Amino acid sequence: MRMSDMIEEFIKELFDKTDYIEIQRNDLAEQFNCVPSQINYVISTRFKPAQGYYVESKRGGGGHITIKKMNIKKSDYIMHVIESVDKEITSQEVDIFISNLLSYDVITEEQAKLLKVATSDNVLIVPSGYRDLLRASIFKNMLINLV
Amino acid sequence: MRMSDMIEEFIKELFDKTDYIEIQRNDLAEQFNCVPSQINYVISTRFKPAQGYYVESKRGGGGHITIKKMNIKKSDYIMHVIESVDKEITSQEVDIFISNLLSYDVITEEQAKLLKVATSDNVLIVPSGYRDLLRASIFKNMLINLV
DNA sequence: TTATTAAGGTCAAAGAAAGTCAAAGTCAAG
DNA sequence: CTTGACTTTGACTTTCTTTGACCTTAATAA
Repeated sequence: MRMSDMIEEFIKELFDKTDYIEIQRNDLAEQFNCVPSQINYVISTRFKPAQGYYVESKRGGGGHITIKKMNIKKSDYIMHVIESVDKEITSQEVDIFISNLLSYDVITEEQAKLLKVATSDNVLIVPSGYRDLLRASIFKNMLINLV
Repeated sequence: MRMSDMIEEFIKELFDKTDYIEIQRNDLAEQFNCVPSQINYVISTRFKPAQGYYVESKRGGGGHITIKKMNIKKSDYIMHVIESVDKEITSQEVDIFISNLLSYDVITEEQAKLLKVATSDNVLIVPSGYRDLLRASIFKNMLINLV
């Protein structure tokens, strides 16, 4: 399993009881035996504001990173996702949206599967120039149907 | 015996206990002493949706390929539909399939909606030459996931 | 107040997979 | 012996992750 995935998992577990956590970058990096900037990588790819997390940090002595998980109503959340999807979207970004929608219980496992399949690279057999555009179209339109 | 056949056999053996396997392209290639792209060849010729497999992958460090085997017993009807869909399919044809699937209670209303949206002309914004090909790909792959 | 130390941030390069595509090879059917 | 379908190969591309050097900000000790 990737280091990034383990760190992501670890952080998600911190959200078990609360929706507000505080971490120390260097400590966490040491704990996982990686460079501190790896933590930034994980946060920026897995805890993006657009995916329902709000991140703040403070430097200097006693500095820290706080991540807040936002709780929104399902339909709001879906609309929010639809709005934050640009004209184009990559497969990875869709995956992140889908796993967030799932973890907020906004969609079911099965719906997630359908969304994923219909937007996966292997399925979208068009010249790569069109793919992300197409994916955005399919993704948003399917989501609208779930509101 | 052909290399491709051996690799195919090997992969099929991995499905012995589970219906979900994960492989590393480079490792497998090394194991069989072939170029990595040979693995892609085997997968794309022997583990197609029409054969009841769903394939996903991730690149980059720790990347991998996962192949899911569909439980065919569960719904021969869906497989039948998948098999009868050609390389290309029009929107009207999809609609007919969907309403048949619905009337036989093979899929739910909601699944029908998602299928319909993901395969509709308005959503598939690609040059019309690709559209029916693409639609067939999306339709079949989504169906595989409902088996 | 200033210097020092203790955080966290940024960005680009290197690394690690997987994907693509087309050329070359094989082999059976006609 | 030619043709066409299927295979094998490898050069090149794309995507994602890891790492490290250098930068900025805040608290605190002098």
